[in-house]
Amino acid sequence: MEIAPKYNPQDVETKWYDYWTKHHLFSSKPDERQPYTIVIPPPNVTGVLHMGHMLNETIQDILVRKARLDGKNVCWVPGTDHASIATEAKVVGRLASQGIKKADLTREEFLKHAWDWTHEHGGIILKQLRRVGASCDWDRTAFTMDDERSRSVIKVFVDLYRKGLIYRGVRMVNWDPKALTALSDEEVIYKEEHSKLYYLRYYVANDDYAEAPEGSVVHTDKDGKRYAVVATTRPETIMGDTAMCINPNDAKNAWLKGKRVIVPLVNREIPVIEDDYVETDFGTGCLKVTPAHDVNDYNLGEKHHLESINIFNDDGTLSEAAGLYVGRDRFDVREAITADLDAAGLLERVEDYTNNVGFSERTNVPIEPKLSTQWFLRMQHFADLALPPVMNDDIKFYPTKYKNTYRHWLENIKDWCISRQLWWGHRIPAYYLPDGTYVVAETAEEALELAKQQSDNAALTLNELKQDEDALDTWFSSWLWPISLFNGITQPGNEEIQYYYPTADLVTGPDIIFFWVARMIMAGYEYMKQPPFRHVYFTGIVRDKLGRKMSKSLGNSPDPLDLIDRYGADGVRMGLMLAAPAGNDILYDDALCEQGRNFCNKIWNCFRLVDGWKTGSDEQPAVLKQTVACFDALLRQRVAEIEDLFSKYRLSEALMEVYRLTTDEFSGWYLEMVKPAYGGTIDTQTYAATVRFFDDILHLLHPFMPFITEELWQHLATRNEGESLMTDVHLFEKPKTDDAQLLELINYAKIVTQNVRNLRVRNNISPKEELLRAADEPFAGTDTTLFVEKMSGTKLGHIDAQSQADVASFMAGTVKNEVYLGGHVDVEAEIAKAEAELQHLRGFLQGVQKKLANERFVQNAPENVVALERKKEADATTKIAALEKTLEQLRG
RNA sequence: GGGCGCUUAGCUCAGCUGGUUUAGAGCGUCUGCCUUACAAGCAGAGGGUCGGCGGUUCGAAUCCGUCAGCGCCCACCA
Repeated sequence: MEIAPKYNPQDVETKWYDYWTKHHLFSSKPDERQPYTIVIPPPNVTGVLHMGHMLNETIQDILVRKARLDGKNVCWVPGTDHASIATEAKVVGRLASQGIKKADLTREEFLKHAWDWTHEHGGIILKQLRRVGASCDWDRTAFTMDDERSRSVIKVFVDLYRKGLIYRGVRMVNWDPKALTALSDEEVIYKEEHSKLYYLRYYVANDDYAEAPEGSVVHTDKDGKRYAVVATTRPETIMGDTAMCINPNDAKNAWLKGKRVIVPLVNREIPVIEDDYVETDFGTGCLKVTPAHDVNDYNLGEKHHLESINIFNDDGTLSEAAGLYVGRDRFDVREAITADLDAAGLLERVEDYTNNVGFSERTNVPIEPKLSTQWFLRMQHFADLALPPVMNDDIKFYPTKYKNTYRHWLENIKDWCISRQLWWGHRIPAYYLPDGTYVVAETAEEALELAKQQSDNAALTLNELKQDEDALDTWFSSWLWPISLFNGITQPGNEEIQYYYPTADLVTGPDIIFFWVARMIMAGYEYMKQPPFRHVYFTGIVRDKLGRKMSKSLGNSPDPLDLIDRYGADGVRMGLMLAAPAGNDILYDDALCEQGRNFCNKIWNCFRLVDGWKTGSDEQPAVLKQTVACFDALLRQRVAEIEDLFSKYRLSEALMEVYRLTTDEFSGWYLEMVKPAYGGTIDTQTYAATVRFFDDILHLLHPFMPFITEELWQHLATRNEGESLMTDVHLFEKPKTDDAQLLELINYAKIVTQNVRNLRVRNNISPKEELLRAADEPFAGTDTTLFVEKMSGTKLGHIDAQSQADVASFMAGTVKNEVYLGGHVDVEAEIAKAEAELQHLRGFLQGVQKKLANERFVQNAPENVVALERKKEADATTKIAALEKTLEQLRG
């Protein structure tokens, strides 16, 4: 069969993906094998694949494929998230572009649009995952708003409500004026803003002009009227001021005690109150109190029984209650009111100021604190459940540094606002009675029964019950994901949940450690009494090669599918993995994919080489027997190392190890060693061994590069329809005690080879020319000598040199090797090189001897360390002696 | 303002509980090769006083302190 000289991914990727799905090789059912479960972090249902997904899914696929080859029953469950706010915002946007306002639609009409949108765009990302090679059990594809998941959410809500863990109440919440909904604290992102600090005049009302106490700082205008100065970043909120607050111990403002001041422009009188909360040294020590629009002011208001004036509409425009600027946006008003205050002589000054402003994670608009009635989940109970297992490593985090982050959050937990003023999501199962009370129930029918009891009104009808208009936070469904995917909420104890839960590994970004990871752990212990997963692998952020976050506006975010077209899925997978140690950000560069692509080509050509061999004799030459034995030992060694790295989730290092094994060791020397001469044949034993090695390497590579390895594996031997490398459970041999010797031999041969090659390059001698070499070979035996000879391209023998230009020498460990170069040797260069090495060795020896001369070292250091130093000393002495002799000879 | 982490070759990173021939890898760089598996390749070479200072120790890239720089998380000084 003709094989192309270059690997062409397009020819194989779709073919094998279809083959895997056609034969249901991704699907899983409980059986007697050990389960290995991963639930996908569900991407937004209407999202498209980006580099972050590509990285995340590749890692999961690697883990999953490795587990399959280890013989586990692998179940990787895919699905999507309804992404309440994000999706609703997109739908609202689309409707707007059609001239439709959400407010003009009924809930049912809007939801129909939302479902249309979901069906239109939903699942695109799951199709894209197939291009990456993701081996998900697609028959299990779920959606956070499908029937099963919805029932789970409602059931859990009702359960938690009945346990007293969910409550409804009036609280200051984070309001998103664009999405028009409350948000949880986690959905608010604080950013440093360069803003202004405005100093405003609050005149004293009905001033009696009593003498100010000692230390007071009194402001007086040109007419002699006295006023206080308040510093604020938000002048547009003064219409909501209901007090001014000073610190009771603040001497400079003591004259204001008991006074009333006039809100500038608004001309409304407010009391001056006193509270320790106010810092005396910030601004002027006078704080305007706006209970309706600031959390701290709200607390002050509660404490001092202040009135609360809500001057904003939900969309961030000024309300009728403001009295001024009604209907205008809060930020327009800030400018307008500043100008007006200034014009009225009420603006003292403006300073530049840097402060933190909270933004909505989804809509990126500044959050407005807002007092409203919302549903909350009491979190202390869950924090108590979720903290210990992570701290004591029942659930392991990779990297471990995130344990600290996790602990800190749980130790300062606040109640979770779970209601959203959105329609796209799970509707809160609370039903209001005509009398204003409510009941919580899984169904309307059940609610009616409860309502009848509660109101003592048996005549109550369904129509009289009004279901809560709000939906639940998206994460209130995601936190059940590892359980709800196996129907563990609706059918506790069913076969699947018992078999697949707890899942093995979770692969996700540290940005959702609170949103999702922590909450899944909470739900896991609440509903399953067990962790949702054993290990959490936190990926880094994919950045560009300059370290910048990938963003649409920078245009530095490549489309993964485009990369797959250019480099092949395996190439891109490798490129990403090469740079992705757990938890570290990865600096993406096309060069990485190129390396991946090139590596594919290398593997491909290894196969071309082996595939082209013709077998001959059954008799195996001694040198090849030795070579096979050596590579066998080496392979066992590498496999052990790779397994170890996998066990520590050091996937990039594991890949690098396989890469080097394949390129340097298998392709670079093993294949070169056993490769038959042009037109020659290979003995059947060596050929069989080579195929076996190739098969091993394909197994090692497969988790990382599924497509090319499947293609080659299928070619490597005759396979039956339905057979696949992916499911070819493969147990490698463990290292053997004799291996150490063989590895030493390889090492020696490598040093000799490298030195000989160096000599060839420096003296311009063809790699093909066999050179005569003299050495006291340290490994006894004809086979070993043949092995070293073959690898280095030398023949061991006696050198009968005529001149110094005939012989070059080098040290392989403590063994002196001489190579006959027949007059080629540049004596001066050899002398220079020998001298340099000698100098280095002498320095080294000096260091070692200094150490050994130190009595305290000899006394205190462990015996083996001292022995090692003595060996170093002896070896260095031997080498120095040999080099000195060489130099002597060279100098004639 | 608190907490956590990082700083090792030009770049990205290993280097685990201090001792393994005076620091390793991949990429990039330089030199030479179109050698019938692969130029998406082969061979060779160069490149680091392990961020600075101080300490513990017989011995420090590794442990401790401190300073500097970078990053992340948390936090209600308007």
